[in-house]
Amino acid sequence: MRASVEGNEVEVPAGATCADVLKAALSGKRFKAALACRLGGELLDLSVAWPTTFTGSATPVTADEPDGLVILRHSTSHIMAAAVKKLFPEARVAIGPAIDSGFYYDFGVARPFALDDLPAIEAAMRDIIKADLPFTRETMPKAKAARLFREQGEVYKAEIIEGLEGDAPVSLYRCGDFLDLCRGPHLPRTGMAGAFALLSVAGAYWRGDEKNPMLSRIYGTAFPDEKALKAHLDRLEEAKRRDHRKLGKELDLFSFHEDVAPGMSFWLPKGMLLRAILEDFLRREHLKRGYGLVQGPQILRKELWERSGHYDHYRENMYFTEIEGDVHGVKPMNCVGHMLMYGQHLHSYRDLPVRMFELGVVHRHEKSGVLHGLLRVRQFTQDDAHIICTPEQLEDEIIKVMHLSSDLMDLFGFEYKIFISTRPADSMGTDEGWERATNALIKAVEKEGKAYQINEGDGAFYGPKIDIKVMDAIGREWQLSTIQVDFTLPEAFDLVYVGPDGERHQPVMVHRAILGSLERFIGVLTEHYAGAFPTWLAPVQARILNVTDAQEDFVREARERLTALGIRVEADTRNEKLGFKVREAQLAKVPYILVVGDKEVEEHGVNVRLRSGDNMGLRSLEDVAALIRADGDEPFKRGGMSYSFA
RNA sequence: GCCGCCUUGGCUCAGUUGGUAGAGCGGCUGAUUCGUAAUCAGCAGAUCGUCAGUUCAAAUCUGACAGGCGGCUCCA
Repeated sequence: MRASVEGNEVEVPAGATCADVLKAALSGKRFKAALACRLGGELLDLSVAWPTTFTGSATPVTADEPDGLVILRHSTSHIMAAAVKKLFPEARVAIGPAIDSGFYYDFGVARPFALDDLPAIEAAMRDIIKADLPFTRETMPKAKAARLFREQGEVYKAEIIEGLEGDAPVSLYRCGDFLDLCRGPHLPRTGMAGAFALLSVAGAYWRGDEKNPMLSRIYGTAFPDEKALKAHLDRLEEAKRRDHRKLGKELDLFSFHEDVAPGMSFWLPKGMLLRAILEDFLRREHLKRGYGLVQGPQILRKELWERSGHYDHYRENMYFTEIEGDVHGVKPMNCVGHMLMYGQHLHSYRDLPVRMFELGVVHRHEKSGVLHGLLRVRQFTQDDAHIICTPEQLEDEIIKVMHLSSDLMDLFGFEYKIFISTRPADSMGTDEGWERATNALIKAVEKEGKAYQINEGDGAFYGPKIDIKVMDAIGREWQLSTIQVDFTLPEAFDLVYVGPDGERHQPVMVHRAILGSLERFIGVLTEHYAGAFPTWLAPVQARILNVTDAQEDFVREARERLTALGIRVEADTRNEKLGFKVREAQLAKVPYILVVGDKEVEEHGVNVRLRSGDNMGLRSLEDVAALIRADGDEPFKRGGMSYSFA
């Protein structure tokens, strides 16, 4: 029979395997690198028979491409499971997929794995790799496979098989003594595994449901070679170095006092200054875009939360307090306040859209185990806004919000992904309302030509949403922007506008936050910049250092002068050697280090050293101020926005 | 909330098989006045997360609780 690989036609005997075909068509070296075979969109094991029905041209899959890396990691995960079964025969295997950063495998065990168990498992894995065992594929009718696993006590595998749709036989992979249910494909032999490392252990619910038993998960990673593995481990180290919790402490940005206020941040002067600059910028940007600034109260009576639906759908996450026998709820969201403010007047269609912006402080009682520095807290400030508009204006308003979001993400240099979340099980409103709202979101995103993914059932209880997620230093995704359409709350609060026909109509509401919360945003931003904030955001833009006590008076004078010129500057006149003070300023990531010795005093200037280590020589105070101001304005020129220093 | 690990001076961490605590950095004091990533010396500072228990004796062992870290579920 004839087969084609990368355009090369070859003649192979009938019944040939994919390996036979690749071997006939490729150079020896290239064939040796092949982990699997790609036919159209399908990946096949090298050991399976070449499908005679395939008419296209196949390609080999190698470890240096994404599909190959997935196979490598998936097989490494199976090798780990084989090692675990060897060392802990009573362990029950669940699932073991490849993930973005490596792989994991979940096991049902009486005693969960600890970090101390990993070296022995790694050693057993090395033995299996050294033995160069083949991964052999076999298929079996579903019922037989389920029975087989059940007899072996592998309840999780049996449950997976029994839950599979259709009657197609299932594929099993054997590696030494270890037999596992798996769709494949796998490496031909364990000897082809690359460099790997087991990294951590964790608990994980069976099938991700907290009602199910907790399994013991081992995380690991694998790469084609030691060099790539080391690069990955180095990246993890670098991520630890830029962890915002560590940098926040080192740079004196914020603190936590876990014993008295778990999940709530304290903003120190430097962090608060950075935050105030951001807040100031946000307020101006919203005013420019037609938003009104508003602010509502922190606690509101329970009746209001019952009316909004929060009492039914969000009570678990709310804080309550009783005042003179009346139960009050601390606001977990700002929307109800905004709706009351809208209802203060009877609005004409000519007034719409009404856009209300609030840096709203909200409290949500998050479970203790989920708190994480500034990225997941119980009290946070949203850059929240509600847009109340006519149904006809909805799409245009969503697009405007998306523009604001992309302008801001670009300004900070964030990569992001868009998700659209649909109706959850626990929700309010009608199917029609949900469909209309969801379609409006999809239409707006498509009109903007942005790629998106659908998150089924992940919407808020009152409406569907667009979520925008950015990556942090370790590649974790964090949700920042959210744009939510709401047809239900305007109804619950009897919001109306008078149309051109003189009749009252119900408006549509958009909830949105762009940075999400200032806490999370500053956390992500700190890691993003590794603490070296751009000049416009840096709480301290310049630090003046004297060489000896003789220049102390001039340093004071220079600091006052630069402050008057609008520069955020501080002085370090401690009796320390210059090298020591430069080092400290450098570690504090101050963008401009201004050194003053006798020469500078004489010339009435400062010697300018940049954060990069470059030296710009002696400059006048006016020049330095102009330089720093221009540097601070730079990102806005690129982003087409503007923000001038106060 | 669930699983695992952790909790020692302001910070980072040592503390061997249980015999009531150490270092570096930081702070303070003094000396030094020294041009671009760490000057030297001295001093102060911890009832070892909290509460019980075992023991002649607990930072070290046991339990409960509170926090933290890595995940899971959840989420801006």
